[in-house]
Amino acid sequence: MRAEPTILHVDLDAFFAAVEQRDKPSLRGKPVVVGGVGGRGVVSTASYEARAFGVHSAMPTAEARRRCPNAAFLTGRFHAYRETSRAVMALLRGISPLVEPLSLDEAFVDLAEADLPDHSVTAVSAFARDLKARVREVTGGLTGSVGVGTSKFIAKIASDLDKPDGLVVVAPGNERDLLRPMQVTVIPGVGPATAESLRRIGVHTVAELEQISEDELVRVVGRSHGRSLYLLARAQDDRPVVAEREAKSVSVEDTYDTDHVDRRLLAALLDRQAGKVTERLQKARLSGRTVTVKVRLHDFSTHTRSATLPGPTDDARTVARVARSLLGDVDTSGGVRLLGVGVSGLADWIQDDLFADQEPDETDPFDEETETVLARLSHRRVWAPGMDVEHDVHGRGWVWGAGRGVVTVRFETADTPPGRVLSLAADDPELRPYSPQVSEPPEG
DNA sequence: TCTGGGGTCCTAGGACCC
DNA sequence: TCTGGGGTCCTAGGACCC
Repeated sequence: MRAEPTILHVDLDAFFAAVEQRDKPSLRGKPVVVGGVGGRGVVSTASYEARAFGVHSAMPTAEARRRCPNAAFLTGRFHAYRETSRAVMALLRGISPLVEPLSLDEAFVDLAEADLPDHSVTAVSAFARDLKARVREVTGGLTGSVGVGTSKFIAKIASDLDKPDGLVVVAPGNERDLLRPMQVTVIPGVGPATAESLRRIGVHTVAELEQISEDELVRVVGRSHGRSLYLLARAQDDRPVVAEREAKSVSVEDTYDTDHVDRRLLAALLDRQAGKVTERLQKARLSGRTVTVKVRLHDFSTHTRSATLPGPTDDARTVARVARSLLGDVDTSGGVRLLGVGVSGLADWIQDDLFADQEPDETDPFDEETETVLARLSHRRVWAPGMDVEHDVHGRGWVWGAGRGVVTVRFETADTPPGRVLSLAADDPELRPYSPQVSEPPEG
């Protein structure tokens, strides 16, 4: 917790719905609901006009239609949201180099790095008022709610106090008095399950939470969560604003209007998802070692199966093959409601450290004297034509590991001597046994 | 009223190594 | 021969957030 209110939180009001109302004047002043419009859709964002009818996010769209039949029901136009979000984030980064986006419509800004005369409540309030006006300008009329405080926790709570179009600066020293009468559910991280656990020990408000010892909280909600609740109840929060956070996983999932049983259909759907995931990996220049399949059955029970490859991949056929094999471990006979594919364990795709660690002082397998090395790895030499175009390797590699219908190959690369480790489907047509007569790498 | 899609973080158990 | 503790990696599930 800082001595001065230098952490600012911005939250754009009913963001998706507000963008729709901005772009379609006929929707202004009317209830708008953005979300899934299919039979199993849920509400993403409801405009304030729709909220007056009791519509809110995460509500099934069918229920929203019942409550507010006259609303406009729209599927999201994420391109427009992303573009508007970019404009806001750019504005924020002009204010301070330390901006931490939490989603398309929310961010923390570290005002300690901004150009302010001083950090008094008066100065910070004037600054925030000006910021809100600029948000309106760069978004073409959207409003945002702003909270400022001595920590992320307080700034976030503050932005929620006066929505929409709000502005609240919490003066240093007032944090605990502000929190005490509030329900514990205002604390980020306290959802339905934690709230129920706390209710069972007689805790409903932050004031009551303050009375519980750290040991007791750890016993009730677990080590990590318990400790952080103990601190947050006392408004103690030292988390810094972090500008750059690297992605840890990439995934795609779809809920179907009706449950699917046909295994060939499921396999085909999985293939398509593998294609989408790897396309996104490749665009981000990422690859990952762990493939996860997610299955939600007819009874809404959710199951995941994952497999970690010897090396990272960004290859659609490989991900598809592993995913299909993982799906085989789940009993889908009752019907599948949702299917998903994800890749995690993401790596920068040059794997020099991995190789250095696992083969400390081995003979270079590209030497003349490599027979034993290749035999120990097993295996068989391979040549993968085309890989050089795709992945910037020479196109010759050798087997590093195998399993689940996947072989992991280490390729020689032009720029980095240790080479790149890449996992490919065993039946990938690009992957052929090495034979000097027919498949010498096309080297110039 | 039957419950999205994109993520993050945590927990717990087992394998394996030192 | 018996016992062990710590660290790391992997897997499955769950809570939570927007």
